[in-house]
Amino acid sequence: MRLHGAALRLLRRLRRTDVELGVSTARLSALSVLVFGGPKTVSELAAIEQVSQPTMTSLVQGLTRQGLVRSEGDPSDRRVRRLRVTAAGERLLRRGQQNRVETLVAMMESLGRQDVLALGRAADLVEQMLAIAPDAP
Amino acid sequence: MRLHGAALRLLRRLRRTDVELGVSTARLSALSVLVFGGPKTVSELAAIEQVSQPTMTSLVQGLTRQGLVRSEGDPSDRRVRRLRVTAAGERLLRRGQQNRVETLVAMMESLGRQDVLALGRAADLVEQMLAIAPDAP
DNA sequence: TTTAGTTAGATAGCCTATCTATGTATCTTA
DNA sequence: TAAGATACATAGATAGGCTATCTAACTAAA
Repeated sequence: MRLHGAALRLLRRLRRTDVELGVSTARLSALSVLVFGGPKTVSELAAIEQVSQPTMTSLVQGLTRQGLVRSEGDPSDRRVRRLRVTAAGERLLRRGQQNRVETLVAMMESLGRQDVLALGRAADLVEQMLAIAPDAP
Repeated sequence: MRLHGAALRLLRRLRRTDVELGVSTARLSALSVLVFGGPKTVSELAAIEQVSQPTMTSLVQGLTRQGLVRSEGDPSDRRVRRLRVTAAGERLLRRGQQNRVETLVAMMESLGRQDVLALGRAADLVEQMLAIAPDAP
């Protein structure tokens, strides 16, 4: 419950930061998957981000319009679109990270070192939880 | 960054649970503030939830349509509408909490006791951070 | 007391994120 | 080769957000 509310408010707060970059949170998150995980198909991205495929199609279209991502056909299977970050996309993500990191760091100044570590650990735990039980009750 | 992605995915996941209750995450969160904090005005709720006043007006209208909240005029200042949870609202929130707790508990079965405590602690830290620096850079 | 400013809430108009249902092209396989 | 499966796109709906702006009501100063 507290976890729920905390996540909700944290995202609302960070969204304000992302807006300044001209990229929404959801797009930024998808973009970062491409940067750190390499090229992916729409369906793969959707699975990783845990959204429906149409949702991911739309996010990717947005990123493509913004020139942050480019999609290329797969010669061996002409149904798939393989998505790759552009140079602009990588630049933006780096800036975005700085931006977000700055925001978080500013906020975290009220916390001790131990607490910051605890937050990092918590993030890992949540990811782990979701990876193991993506479709619990 | 990891914190960002983790919060995003956690919310997407929990949202699926809330849908079964017929109440969205944002409404549920506002409702819980009323249950645990007592009657509030629209503006107070907006400040607590860290959204704009029009956004909160719309959330409250939804809750009112659903019969979960009732608004009453303040005799000493006829501009304000004081919002109060109905019996149905309290019931629903109780069910909702069980629901959400069950989902989280199911997911947390993959984690150890220490880890669960760490998550609780992290939720507190995030709230604390946001309370202290609501408008950081 | 009238006028100016402030405050609470509601509306309008816009955008993004999601979903389900469905369509279309392209494999894959019996 | 015809049937089914797969990858993606499109349509249409709902919800949550925001800014700008309106009205009503309160407050204070001339």
